Amino acid sequence: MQKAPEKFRFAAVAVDVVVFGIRDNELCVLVDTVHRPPHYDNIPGFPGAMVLPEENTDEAAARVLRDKVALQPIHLEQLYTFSEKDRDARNRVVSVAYMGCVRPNQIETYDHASASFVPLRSLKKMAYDHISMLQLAEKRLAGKLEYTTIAQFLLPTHFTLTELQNVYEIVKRTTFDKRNFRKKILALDIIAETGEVQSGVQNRPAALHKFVKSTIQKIEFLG
Amino acid sequence: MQKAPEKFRFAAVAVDVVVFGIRDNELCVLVDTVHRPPHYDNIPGFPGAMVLPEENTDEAAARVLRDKVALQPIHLEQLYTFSEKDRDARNRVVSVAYMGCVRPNQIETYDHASASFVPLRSLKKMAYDHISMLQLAEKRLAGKLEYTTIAQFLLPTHFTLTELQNVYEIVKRTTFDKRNFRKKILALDIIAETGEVQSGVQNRPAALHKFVKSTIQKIEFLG
DNA sequence: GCAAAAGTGTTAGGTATACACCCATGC
DNA sequence: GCATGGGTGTATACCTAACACTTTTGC
Repeated sequence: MQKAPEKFRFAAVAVDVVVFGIRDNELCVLVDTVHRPPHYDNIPGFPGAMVLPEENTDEAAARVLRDKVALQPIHLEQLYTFSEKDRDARNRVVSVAYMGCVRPNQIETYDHASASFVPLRSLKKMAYDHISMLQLAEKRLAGKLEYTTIAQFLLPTHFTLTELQNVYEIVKRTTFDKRNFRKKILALDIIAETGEVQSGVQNRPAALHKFVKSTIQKIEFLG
Repeated sequence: MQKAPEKFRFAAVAVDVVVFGIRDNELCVLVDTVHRPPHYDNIPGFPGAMVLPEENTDEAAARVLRDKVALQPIHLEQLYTFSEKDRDARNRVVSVAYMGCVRPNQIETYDHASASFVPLRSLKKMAYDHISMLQLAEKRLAGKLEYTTIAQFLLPTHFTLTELQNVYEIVKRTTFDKRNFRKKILALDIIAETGEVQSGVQNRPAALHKFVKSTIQKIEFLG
Protein backbone atom coordinates (compact mmCIF):
# COMPACT_ATOMS: atom_id res chain seq x y z
CA MET A 1 0.00 0.00 0.00
CA GLN A 2 1.34 3.39 -0.98
CA LYS A 3 1.28 6.48 1.12
CA ALA A 4 -1.21 9.12 0.16
CA PRO A 5 0.16 12.17 -1.67
CA GLU A 6 2.33 14.30 0.60
CA LYS A 7 0.11 17.37 0.48
CA PHE A 8 -2.79 15.47 2.06
CA ARG A 9 -0.68 13.90 4.76
CA PHE A 10 -0.40 16.82 7.14
CA ALA A 11 -2.40 15.09 9.86
CA ALA A 12 -1.77 11.95 11.85
CA VAL A 13 -4.61 9.58 12.63
CA ALA A 14 -4.83 8.54 16.25
CA VAL A 15 -7.14 6.50 18.43
CA ASP A 16 -8.13 7.27 22.02
CA VAL A 17 -10.05 4.82 24.13
CA VAL A 18 -12.58 5.51 26.89
CA VAL A 19 -12.93 2.35 28.97
CA PHE A 20 -15.78 2.20 31.46
CA GLY A 21 -16.14 -0.05 34.44
CA ILE A 22 -18.03 -0.09 37.70
CA ARG A 23 -16.31 -0.22 41.07
CA ASP A 24 -17.84 0.40 44.49
CA ASN A 25 -21.13 1.41 42.90
CA GLU A 26 -19.48 4.14 40.89
CA LEU A 27 -18.90 4.53 37.19
CA CYS A 28 -15.18 4.72 36.53
CA VAL A 29 -12.98 5.26 33.47
CA LEU A 30 -9.47 4.22 32.75
CA VAL A 31 -7.12 7.19 32.54
CA ASP A 32 -3.44 7.35 31.94
CA THR A 33 -1.10 10.18 32.86
CA VAL A 34 -0.21 12.61 30.10
CA HIS A 35 3.09 14.35 30.52
CA ARG A 36 3.99 16.38 27.46
CA PRO A 37 5.66 19.59 28.47
CA PRO A 38 5.09 22.37 27.90
CA HIS A 39 1.42 21.71 27.13
CA TYR A 40 0.48 19.01 29.60
CA ASP A 41 2.05 18.36 32.95
CA ASN A 42 0.87 15.13 34.52
CA ILE A 43 -2.76 15.54 33.66
CA PRO A 44 -5.15 12.62 33.12
CA GLY A 45 -5.95 11.56 29.58
CA PHE A 46 -7.33 8.51 27.85
CA PRO A 47 -4.92 5.92 26.51
CA GLY A 48 -4.21 6.59 22.85
CA ALA A 49 -1.70 6.19 20.09
CA MET A 50 -1.12 6.89 16.46
CA VAL A 51 -2.63 4.39 14.05
CA LEU A 52 0.05 2.34 12.30
CA PRO A 53 0.23 1.44 8.62
CA GLU A 54 -0.52 -2.24 9.20
CA GLU A 55 -3.73 -1.77 11.18
CA ASN A 56 -7.19 -0.23 10.98
CA THR A 57 -8.58 1.88 13.82
CA ASP A 58 -10.37 -1.03 15.53
CA GLU A 59 -7.08 -2.86 15.67
CA ALA A 60 -5.23 0.24 16.84
CA ALA A 61 -7.69 0.72 19.71
CA ALA A 62 -7.23 -2.88 20.83
CA ARG A 63 -3.46 -2.55 20.55
CA VAL A 64 -3.38 0.63 22.62
CA LEU A 65 -5.17 -1.08 25.45
CA ARG A 66 -3.10 -4.22 25.22
CA ASP A 67 0.33 -2.62 24.84
CA LYS A 68 0.03 0.70 26.63
CA VAL A 69 -2.19 -0.15 29.59
CA ALA A 70 -2.23 -3.96 29.64
CA LEU A 71 -5.96 -4.36 29.42
CA GLN A 72 -8.24 -6.50 27.33
CA PRO A 73 -11.67 -4.91 27.32
CA ILE A 74 -14.64 -7.19 26.94
CA HIS A 75 -16.31 -4.79 24.55
CA LEU A 76 -14.97 -2.07 22.26
CA GLU A 77 -16.81 0.08 19.76
CA GLN A 78 -16.17 3.23 17.78
CA LEU A 79 -17.49 6.37 19.44
CA TYR A 80 -16.81 9.48 17.36
CA THR A 81 -14.03 11.16 15.44
CA PHE A 82 -12.54 14.35 16.81
CA SER A 83 -10.86 16.60 14.30
CA GLU A 84 -10.67 20.17 15.60
CA LYS A 85 -7.59 21.83 14.17
CA ASP A 86 -6.16 22.77 17.54
CA ARG A 87 -7.19 19.72 19.54
CA ASP A 88 -3.52 18.81 19.90
CA ALA A 89 -1.38 21.87 20.43
CA ARG A 90 1.74 20.28 18.93
CA ASN A 91 0.51 19.23 15.53
CA ARG A 92 -2.54 18.17 13.58
CA VAL A 93 -4.02 14.93 14.90
CA VAL A 94 -7.40 13.50 13.96
CA SER A 95 -8.51 11.09 16.66
CA VAL A 96 -10.98 8.27 16.27
CA ALA A 97 -12.34 7.75 19.77
CA TYR A 98 -13.46 4.34 21.01
CA MET A 99 -15.57 3.30 23.94
CA GLY A 100 -14.96 0.09 25.87
CA CYS A 101 -16.26 -1.79 28.88
CA VAL A 102 -14.61 -4.05 31.43
CA ARG A 103 -16.03 -6.35 34.08
CA PRO A 104 -15.62 -5.59 37.78
CA ASN A 105 -12.97 -8.27 38.33
CA GLN A 106 -10.82 -6.63 35.67
CA ILE A 107 -10.91 -3.41 37.64
CA GLU A 108 -10.28 -5.03 41.00
CA THR A 109 -7.19 -6.81 39.77
CA TYR A 110 -5.96 -3.95 37.62
CA ASP A 111 -2.49 -2.73 38.40
CA HIS A 112 -0.45 -0.45 36.20
CA ALA A 113 2.36 2.04 36.75
CA SER A 114 0.69 5.09 35.26
CA ALA A 115 -2.92 4.16 34.39
CA SER A 116 -5.83 3.56 36.73
CA PHE A 117 -9.61 3.50 36.96
CA VAL A 118 -11.00 6.63 38.52
CA PRO A 119 -14.57 7.76 39.23
CA LEU A 120 -16.01 10.10 36.62
CA ARG A 121 -16.75 12.82 39.13
CA SER A 122 -13.05 13.03 40.02
CA LEU A 123 -12.17 14.15 36.48
CA LYS A 124 -12.41 17.91 36.16
CA LYS A 125 -9.55 18.59 33.79
CA MET A 126 -8.14 16.28 31.17
CA ALA A 127 -5.58 16.54 28.40
CA TYR A 128 -6.49 17.52 24.82
CA ASP A 129 -10.26 17.38 24.21
CA HIS A 130 -10.69 14.31 26.37
CA ILE A 131 -13.33 15.89 28.57
CA SER A 132 -15.56 16.15 25.48
CA MET A 133 -14.84 12.53 24.67
CA LEU A 134 -15.79 11.52 28.17
CA GLN A 135 -19.07 13.41 28.07
CA LEU A 136 -20.00 11.92 24.73
CA ALA A 137 -18.99 8.41 25.79
CA GLU A 138 -21.03 8.65 28.97
CA LYS A 139 -24.10 9.74 27.03
CA ARG A 140 -23.59 6.95 24.51
CA LEU A 141 -23.23 4.34 27.24
CA ALA A 142 -26.39 5.51 29.01
CA GLY A 143 -28.23 5.52 25.70
CA LYS A 144 -27.08 2.04 24.73
CA LEU A 145 -28.27 0.58 28.01
CA GLU A 146 -31.78 1.36 26.82
CA TYR A 147 -31.72 -0.44 23.52
CA THR A 148 -28.88 -2.98 23.75
CA THR A 149 -27.50 -5.60 26.12
CA ILE A 150 -24.31 -3.59 26.68
CA ALA A 151 -24.86 -3.87 30.45
CA GLN A 152 -23.50 -7.41 30.31
CA PHE A 153 -20.00 -6.05 29.70
CA LEU A 154 -20.03 -4.12 32.96
CA LEU A 155 -20.97 -7.20 35.00
CA PRO A 156 -19.42 -10.54 35.89
CA THR A 157 -20.65 -13.29 33.56
CA HIS A 158 -22.82 -14.55 36.43
CA PHE A 159 -24.57 -11.80 38.32
CA THR A 160 -27.56 -11.09 40.52
CA LEU A 161 -30.56 -9.12 39.36
CA THR A 162 -29.71 -6.47 41.93
CA GLU A 163 -26.26 -6.09 40.39
CA LEU A 164 -27.81 -5.67 36.96
CA GLN A 165 -30.22 -3.08 38.29
CA ASN A 166 -27.29 -1.28 39.90
CA VAL A 167 -25.56 -0.97 36.52
CA TYR A 168 -28.64 0.75 35.14
CA GLU A 169 -29.05 2.98 38.16
CA ILE A 170 -25.41 4.03 38.31
CA VAL A 171 -24.96 4.78 34.63
CA LYS A 172 -28.32 6.46 34.19
CA ARG A 173 -28.10 8.25 37.54
CA THR A 174 -31.58 7.28 38.61
CA THR A 175 -33.39 4.60 40.58
CA PHE A 176 -35.88 1.94 39.60
CA ASP A 177 -38.51 -0.02 41.44
CA LYS A 178 -37.11 -3.48 42.08
CA ARG A 179 -40.23 -5.43 41.16
CA ASN A 180 -40.90 -3.48 37.97
CA PHE A 181 -37.29 -3.65 36.87
CA ARG A 182 -37.27 -7.42 37.25
CA LYS A 183 -40.53 -7.89 35.43
CA LYS A 184 -39.32 -5.79 32.51
CA ILE A 185 -35.87 -7.31 32.17
CA LEU A 186 -37.10 -10.89 32.55
CA ALA A 187 -39.82 -10.34 29.96
CA LEU A 188 -37.14 -9.54 27.37
CA ASP A 189 -35.82 -13.13 27.51
CA ILE A 190 -32.24 -11.93 27.35
CA ILE A 191 -31.10 -13.37 30.68
CA ALA A 192 -31.49 -16.79 32.29
CA GLU A 193 -30.91 -18.30 35.70
CA THR A 194 -27.64 -20.21 36.02
CA GLY A 195 -29.03 -22.40 38.79
CA GLU A 196 -26.29 -21.18 41.13
CA VAL A 197 -26.69 -18.83 44.04
CA GLN A 198 -24.38 -16.35 45.69
CA SER A 199 -22.06 -17.64 48.39
CA GLY A 200 -20.24 -15.87 51.17
CA VAL A 201 -22.91 -13.26 51.73
CA GLN A 202 -24.38 -12.49 55.08
CA ASN A 203 -27.93 -12.31 53.85
CA ARG A 204 -30.18 -14.51 51.80
CA PRO A 205 -28.11 -15.55 48.74
CA ALA A 206 -29.39 -14.23 45.44
CA ALA A 207 -29.91 -16.39 42.37
CA LEU A 208 -27.18 -15.91 39.76
CA HIS A 209 -28.19 -15.07 36.23
CA LYS A 210 -26.36 -14.84 32.92
CA PHE A 211 -27.02 -13.19 29.57
CA VAL A 212 -28.32 -15.76 27.09
CA LYS A 213 -26.13 -14.34 24.31
CA SER A 214 -22.61 -13.17 25.03
CA THR A 215 -22.60 -10.64 22.19
CA ILE A 216 -24.37 -7.30 22.20
CA GLN A 217 -28.03 -7.53 21.11
CA LYS A 218 -30.73 -5.01 20.36
CA ILE A 219 -33.53 -4.97 22.91
CA GLU A 220 -36.76 -3.07 23.17
CA PHE A 221 -36.46 0.35 24.65
CA LEU A 222 -35.97 -0.01 28.40
CA GLY A 223 -36.61 3.28 30.19
CA MET B 1 0.23 24.23 13.27
CA GLN B 2 3.00 21.77 12.50
CA LYS B 3 2.58 18.60 10.58
CA ALA B 4 2.68 15.41 12.58
CA PRO B 5 5.92 13.40 12.42
CA GLU B 6 6.45 11.87 9.01
CA LYS B 7 6.26 8.26 10.15
CA PHE B 8 2.68 8.71 11.34
CA ARG B 9 1.54 10.49 8.21
CA PHE B 10 1.15 7.55 5.88
CA ALA B 11 -2.62 7.99 5.63
CA ALA B 12 -4.73 10.80 4.27
CA VAL B 13 -7.90 11.82 6.08
CA ALA B 14 -10.92 12.14 3.84
CA VAL B 15 -14.62 12.82 4.23
CA ASP B 16 -17.44 11.21 2.28
CA VAL B 17 -21.00 12.43 2.50
CA VAL B 18 -24.23 10.45 2.20
CA VAL B 19 -27.05 12.90 1.47
CA PHE B 20 -30.60 11.61 1.71
CA GLY B 21 -33.71 13.09 0.22
CA ILE B 22 -37.15 11.95 -0.76
CA ARG B 23 -38.48 12.19 -4.30
CA ASP B 24 -41.58 10.53 -5.74
CA ASN B 25 -42.16 8.64 -2.51
CA GLU B 26 -38.75 7.03 -2.67
CA LEU B 27 -35.68 7.45 -0.54
CA CYS B 28 -32.83 8.73 -2.68
CA VAL B 29 -29.16 9.52 -2.11
CA LEU B 30 -26.83 11.87 -3.88
CA VAL B 31 -24.14 10.03 -5.82
CA ASP B 32 -21.37 11.33 -7.99
CA THR B 33 -19.53 9.44 -10.69
CA VAL B 34 -16.19 7.95 -9.75
CA HIS B 35 -13.78 7.49 -12.60
CA ARG B 36 -10.35 6.45 -11.40
CA PRO B 37 -8.86 3.93 -13.75
CA PRO B 38 -7.82 1.25 -13.41
CA HIS B 39 -9.81 0.65 -10.21
CA TYR B 40 -13.08 2.42 -10.89
CA ASP B 41 -14.66 3.06 -14.23
CA ASN B 42 -17.65 5.37 -14.00
CA ILE B 43 -19.17 3.79 -10.95
CA PRO B 44 -21.34 5.68 -8.45
CA GLY B 45 -19.76 6.91 -5.24
CA PHE B 46 -20.55 9.46 -2.59
CA PRO B 47 -19.05 12.93 -2.91
CA GLY B 48 -15.84 13.12 -0.94
CA ALA B 49 -12.50 14.85 -0.65
CA MET B 50 -9.37 14.98 1.39
CA VAL B 51 -9.54 17.08 4.51
CA LEU B 52 -7.43 20.22 4.20
CA PRO B 53 -5.06 21.69 6.80
CA GLU B 54 -7.28 24.69 7.49
CA GLU B 55 -10.49 22.78 8.27
CA ASN B 56 -11.95 20.13 10.57
CA THR B 57 -13.99 17.26 9.17
CA ASP B 58 -17.36 19.00 9.68
CA GLU B 59 -16.07 21.87 7.59
CA ALA B 60 -14.60 19.51 5.00
CA ALA B 61 -17.94 17.74 4.61
CA ALA B 62 -19.74 21.04 4.08
CA ARG B 63 -17.08 22.16 1.60
CA VAL B 64 -17.31 18.94 -0.41
CA LEU B 65 -21.02 19.43 -0.88
CA ARG B 66 -20.72 23.11 -1.67
CA ASP B 67 -17.75 22.95 -4.03
CA LYS B 68 -17.96 19.52 -5.62
CA VAL B 69 -21.68 19.02 -6.02
CA ALA B 70 -23.14 22.50 -5.43
CA LEU B 71 -25.45 21.54 -2.62
CA GLN B 72 -26.20 22.99 0.78
CA PRO B 73 -27.75 20.28 2.90
CA ILE B 74 -30.17 21.35 5.58
CA HIS B 75 -28.67 18.91 8.05
CA LEU B 76 -25.27 17.25 8.30
CA GLU B 77 -23.90 14.98 11.00
CA GLN B 78 -20.98 12.63 11.46
CA LEU B 79 -21.81 9.01 10.72
CA TYR B 80 -18.81 6.72 11.20
CA THR B 81 -15.13 6.50 10.38
CA PHE B 82 -14.01 3.89 7.89
CA SER B 83 -10.40 2.83 8.14
CA GLU B 84 -9.90 -0.58 6.53
CA LYS B 85 -6.37 -0.75 5.14
CA ASP B 86 -7.49 -1.64 1.63
CA ARG B 87 -10.62 0.49 1.41
CA ASP B 88 -8.92 2.62 -1.23
CA ALA B 89 -6.83 0.50 -3.57
CA ARG B 90 -4.45 3.33 -4.43
CA ASN B 91 -3.23 4.36 -1.02
CA ARG B 92 -4.16 4.51 2.61
CA VAL B 93 -7.17 6.75 3.23
CA VAL B 94 -9.13 6.99 6.46
CA SER B 95 -12.57 8.38 5.71
CA VAL B 96 -14.86 10.14 8.13
CA ALA B 97 -18.33 9.57 6.69
CA TYR B 98 -21.13 12.11 7.14
CA MET B 99 -24.86 11.84 6.69
CA GLY B 100 -26.98 14.71 5.42
CA CYS B 101 -30.55 15.51 4.49
CA VAL B 102 -32.12 17.80 1.93
CA ARG B 103 -35.67 18.98 1.39
CA PRO B 104 -37.72 17.87 -1.61
CA ASN B 105 -37.42 21.21 -3.43
CA GLN B 106 -33.64 20.90 -3.29
CA ILE B 107 -33.89 17.60 -5.14
CA GLU B 108 -36.43 18.81 -7.66
CA THR B 109 -34.29 21.75 -8.67
CA TYR B 110 -31.01 19.89 -8.46
CA ASP B 111 -28.95 19.93 -11.60
CA HIS B 112 -25.33 18.92 -11.83
CA ALA B 113 -23.05 17.58 -14.53
CA SER B 114 -21.95 14.40 -12.81
CA ALA B 115 -23.92 14.07 -9.57
CA SER B 116 -27.57 13.20 -9.09
CA PHE B 117 -30.10 11.85 -6.65
CA VAL B 118 -30.90 8.21 -7.26
CA PRO B 119 -33.22 5.78 -5.47
CA LEU B 120 -31.46 3.49 -3.00
CA ARG B 121 -32.69 0.34 -4.69
CA SER B 122 -30.90 1.37 -7.91
CA LEU B 123 -27.50 1.19 -6.20
CA LYS B 124 -26.05 -2.29 -6.41
CA LYS B 125 -22.39 -1.51 -6.81
CA MET B 126 -20.52 1.52 -5.59
CA ALA B 127 -16.92 2.66 -5.45
CA TYR B 128 -14.66 1.96 -2.45
CA ASP B 129 -16.63 0.80 0.61
CA HIS B 130 -19.50 3.13 -0.15
CA ILE B 131 -22.10 0.37 -0.11
CA SER B 132 -21.24 -0.21 3.57
CA MET B 133 -21.56 3.51 4.23
CA LEU B 134 -24.94 3.56 2.58
CA GLN B 135 -26.23 0.65 4.62
CA LEU B 136 -25.02 2.18 7.85
CA ALA B 137 -26.41 5.60 6.95
CA GLU B 138 -29.80 4.16 6.09
CA LYS B 139 -29.96 2.33 9.40
CA ARG B 140 -28.90 5.46 11.26
CA LEU B 141 -31.52 7.57 9.51
CA ALA B 142 -34.28 5.07 10.25
CA GLY B 143 -33.14 4.90 13.86
CA LYS B 144 -33.01 8.66 14.29
CA LEU B 145 -36.56 9.06 13.03
CA GLU B 146 -37.64 7.23 16.18
CA TYR B 147 -35.97 9.41 18.74
CA THR B 148 -35.30 12.75 17.04
CA THR B 149 -37.02 15.31 14.84
CA ILE B 150 -34.70 14.55 11.91
CA ALA B 151 -37.75 14.03 9.67
CA GLN B 152 -38.09 17.79 9.39
CA PHE B 153 -35.01 17.93 7.20
CA LEU B 154 -36.57 15.64 4.60
CA LEU B 155 -39.69 17.82 4.31
CA PRO B 156 -40.56 21.32 3.16
CA THR B 157 -40.70 23.75 6.08
CA HIS B 158 -44.50 23.67 5.77
CA PHE B 159 -45.90 20.22 5.20
CA THR B 160 -49.03 18.13 5.62
CA LEU B 161 -49.39 15.39 8.18
CA THR B 162 -49.68 12.90 5.36
CA GLU B 163 -46.32 14.04 4.00
CA LEU B 164 -44.78 13.60 7.42
CA GLN B 165 -46.25 10.14 7.73
CA ASN B 166 -44.88 9.31 4.28
CA VAL B 167 -41.35 10.17 5.42
CA TYR B 168 -41.67 7.68 8.25
CA GLU B 169 -43.22 5.02 6.05
CA ILE B 170 -40.68 5.38 3.26
CA VAL B 171 -37.58 5.42 5.42
CA LYS B 172 -38.74 2.70 7.79
CA ARG B 173 -40.28 0.63 5.01
CA THR B 174 -43.54 0.08 6.81
CA THR B 175 -47.02 1.58 7.09
CA PHE B 176 -48.85 3.27 9.93
CA ASP B 177 -52.49 3.81 10.73
CA LYS B 178 -53.31 7.41 9.88
CA ARG B 179 -55.32 8.18 13.00
CA ASN B 180 -52.82 6.61 15.38
CA PHE B 181 -49.86 8.27 13.69
CA ARG B 182 -51.47 11.68 14.03
CA LYS B 183 -52.40 11.18 17.63
CA LYS B 184 -48.86 10.15 18.52
CA ILE B 185 -47.05 12.86 16.62
CA LEU B 186 -49.38 15.63 17.79
CA ALA B 187 -49.08 14.50 21.40
CA LEU B 188 -45.32 15.16 21.24
CA ASP B 189 -45.90 18.91 20.80
CA ILE B 190 -43.12 19.17 18.26
CA ILE B 191 -45.24 20.39 15.36
CA ALA B 192 -47.84 23.16 15.06
CA GLU B 193 -50.38 24.26 12.49
CA THR B 194 -49.27 27.15 10.32
CA GLY B 195 -52.85 28.23 9.69
CA GLU B 196 -52.32 27.77 5.96
CA VAL B 197 -53.75 25.03 3.80
CA GLN B 198 -52.56 23.36 0.63
CA SER B 199 -53.49 24.98 -2.66
CA GLY B 200 -53.63 23.61 -6.16
CA VAL B 201 -54.71 20.16 -5.13
CA GLN B 202 -57.67 18.41 -6.60
CA ASN B 203 -58.96 17.13 -3.29
CA ARG B 204 -59.72 18.67 0.04
CA PRO B 205 -56.70 20.83 0.92
CA ALA B 206 -54.71 19.60 3.89
CA ALA B 207 -53.69 21.85 6.77
CA LEU B 208 -50.02 22.80 6.66
CA HIS B 209 -47.89 22.18 9.71
CA LYS B 210 -44.37 23.15 10.74
CA PHE B 211 -41.87 21.90 13.28
CA VAL B 212 -41.90 24.14 16.35
CA LYS B 213 -38.09 24.07 16.56
CA SER B 214 -35.98 24.21 13.44
CA THR B 215 -33.08 22.32 15.02
CA ILE B 216 -32.98 18.60 15.70
CA GLN B 217 -34.57 17.64 19.04
CA LYS B 218 -34.83 14.44 21.03
CA ILE B 219 -38.33 12.99 21.16
CA GLU B 220 -39.83 10.03 22.91
CA PHE B 221 -39.42 6.76 21.10
CA LEU B 222 -41.84 6.71 18.18
CA GLY B 223 -42.25 3.17 16.84
C1' DG C 1 -33.37 -13.24 67.15
C1' DC C 2 -31.48 -9.70 64.51
C1' DA C 3 -29.59 -7.51 60.52
C1' DA C 4 -29.38 -7.53 55.67
C1' DA C 5 -30.73 -8.16 51.17
C1' DA C 6 -33.78 -11.41 48.24
C1' DG C 7 -37.87 -12.26 46.37
C1' DT C 8 -42.69 -11.72 45.11
C1' DG C 9 -48.50 -9.64 43.12
C1' DT C 10 -52.07 -6.60 42.53
C1' DT C 11 -54.38 -2.57 41.14
C1' DA C 12 -55.26 1.53 38.62
C1' DG C 13 -54.24 4.59 35.12
C1' DG C 14 -52.50 5.41 30.81
C1' DT C 15 -51.02 4.11 26.30
C1' DA C 16 -51.25 1.50 21.99
C1' DT C 17 -53.95 -0.70 18.66
C1' DA C 18 -57.55 -1.84 15.67
C1' DC C 19 -60.98 -0.15 13.01
C1' DA C 20 -64.71 2.97 9.10
C1' DC C 21 -66.97 6.81 7.77
C1' DC C 22 -67.91 11.68 6.46
C1' DC C 23 -65.74 16.06 4.51
C1' DA C 24 -63.97 19.48 1.30
C1' DT C 25 -62.29 20.44 -3.01
C1' DG C 26 -61.56 20.48 -8.35
C1' DC C 27 -63.12 18.98 -12.37
C1' DG D 1 -71.84 14.12 -8.86
C1' DC D 2 -67.74 11.83 -8.69
C1' DA D 3 -63.03 11.03 -7.66
C1' DT D 4 -59.42 12.10 -4.47
C1' DG D 5 -57.18 12.48 -0.37
C1' DG D 6 -58.27 14.98 4.38
C1' DG D 7 -59.82 14.55 8.69
C1' DT D 8 -61.84 12.43 12.85
C1' DG D 9 -63.43 8.89 17.69
C1' DT D 10 -64.05 4.84 20.35
C1' DA D 11 -63.49 0.41 22.59
C1' DT D 12 -60.27 -2.96 24.02
C1' DA D 13 -56.13 -4.93 25.23
C1' DC D 14 -51.93 -4.20 26.93
C1' DC D 15 -48.40 -2.11 29.44
C1' DT D 16 -46.61 0.85 33.09
C1' DA D 17 -46.22 2.56 37.59
C1' DA D 18 -47.05 2.63 42.27
C1' DC D 19 -46.80 0.21 46.27
C1' DA D 20 -45.16 -3.42 51.25
C1' DC D 21 -44.37 -7.51 53.20
C1' DT D 22 -42.34 -12.21 53.82
C1' DT D 23 -38.16 -15.18 53.15
C1' DT D 24 -33.56 -16.74 53.71
C1' DT D 25 -29.19 -16.54 55.32
C1' DG D 26 -24.97 -15.52 58.60
C1' DC D 27 -23.73 -14.11 62.79
